[in-house]
Amino acid sequence: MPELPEVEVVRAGLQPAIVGARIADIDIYDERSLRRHHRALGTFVDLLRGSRVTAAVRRGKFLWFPLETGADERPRALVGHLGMSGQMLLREPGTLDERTRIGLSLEHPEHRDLRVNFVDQRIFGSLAIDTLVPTRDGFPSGFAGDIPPAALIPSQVAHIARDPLDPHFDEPAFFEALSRKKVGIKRVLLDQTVVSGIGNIYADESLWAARLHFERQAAALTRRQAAVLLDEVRTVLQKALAEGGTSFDAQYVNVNGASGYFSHSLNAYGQTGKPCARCGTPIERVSFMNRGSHFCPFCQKRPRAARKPAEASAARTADKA
DNA sequence: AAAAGTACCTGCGCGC
DNA sequence: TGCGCGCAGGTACTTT
Repeated sequence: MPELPEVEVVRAGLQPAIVGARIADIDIYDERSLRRHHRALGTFVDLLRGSRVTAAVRRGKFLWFPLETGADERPRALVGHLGMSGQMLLREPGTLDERTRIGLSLEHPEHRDLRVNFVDQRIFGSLAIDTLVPTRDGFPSGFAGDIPPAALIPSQVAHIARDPLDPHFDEPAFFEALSRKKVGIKRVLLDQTVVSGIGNIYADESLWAARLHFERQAAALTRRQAAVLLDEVRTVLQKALAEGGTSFDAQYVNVNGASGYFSHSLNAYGQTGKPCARCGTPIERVSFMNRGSHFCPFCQKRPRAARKPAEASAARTADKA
């Protein structure tokens, strides 16, 4: 369940079950899901077994669960990323789902015991134990529900920018970054070191809403256009979150295995050939960055500056004729 | 040093 | 029916 709204649905679903719980046991079914765990600290199982979880935090598409540690220990957390196909499923103890890569057995002092199954078809996701380091800006590290988390972030997440729904999202830095980038605006929206949480679906949806072609050079946007785009990004993320995220199939589900409803609200992503909701022109799909980009060729005109040289010169010839 | 390419994986649906 | 191909919501590392 990859982008910000889907990851937040998972975080919110896990929080009541996992915060305060002790991780009594760990089952590793596929070592590849620990790719991002660095063994220098110790083994994943040794570091995690017996630990108590103190919070459920998210920044962009990364999740982490700070662990209670002794005063003489470096603070650490269980870090998770869902990749393209990861799921965190809350189950009764002893339950094993198809393609479970890692299973966690939880004991909670107030609730009943539970099982968290990390399920991942493609294994681009991962779990790891990582040390927590101070945030660069000194503010709480991400979103953790009602209570802001400590100003500590897993070292492997430290380079990820705040997401646009974060109260400490640095807008001036975002506009500054846009003004320096000579690449297409969609590349910048997908660059998690500039702004986090946006993936292919919400990039296409935000650009459709802002009427911008994905190859518009980021630096060429006016400040006004950039501000409108950021506004549309926030609107689409919030709306998707309110609808429980986007699901096309059983692959993208919340902690109980249920789907979100935002796929009914999509205007561009996956709408190839369907009429644009604004003007009726059929939505087109083209390959960009080795993935699909969906857009309305009438509302989102490709700017001249972004045309390839051969194409631009052909267009000039055509203009003269 | 920004920008582009490549690697990491499994499984589904499609056309032949 | 079987088989190869393209496609899928992401990140990080390497190369240019």
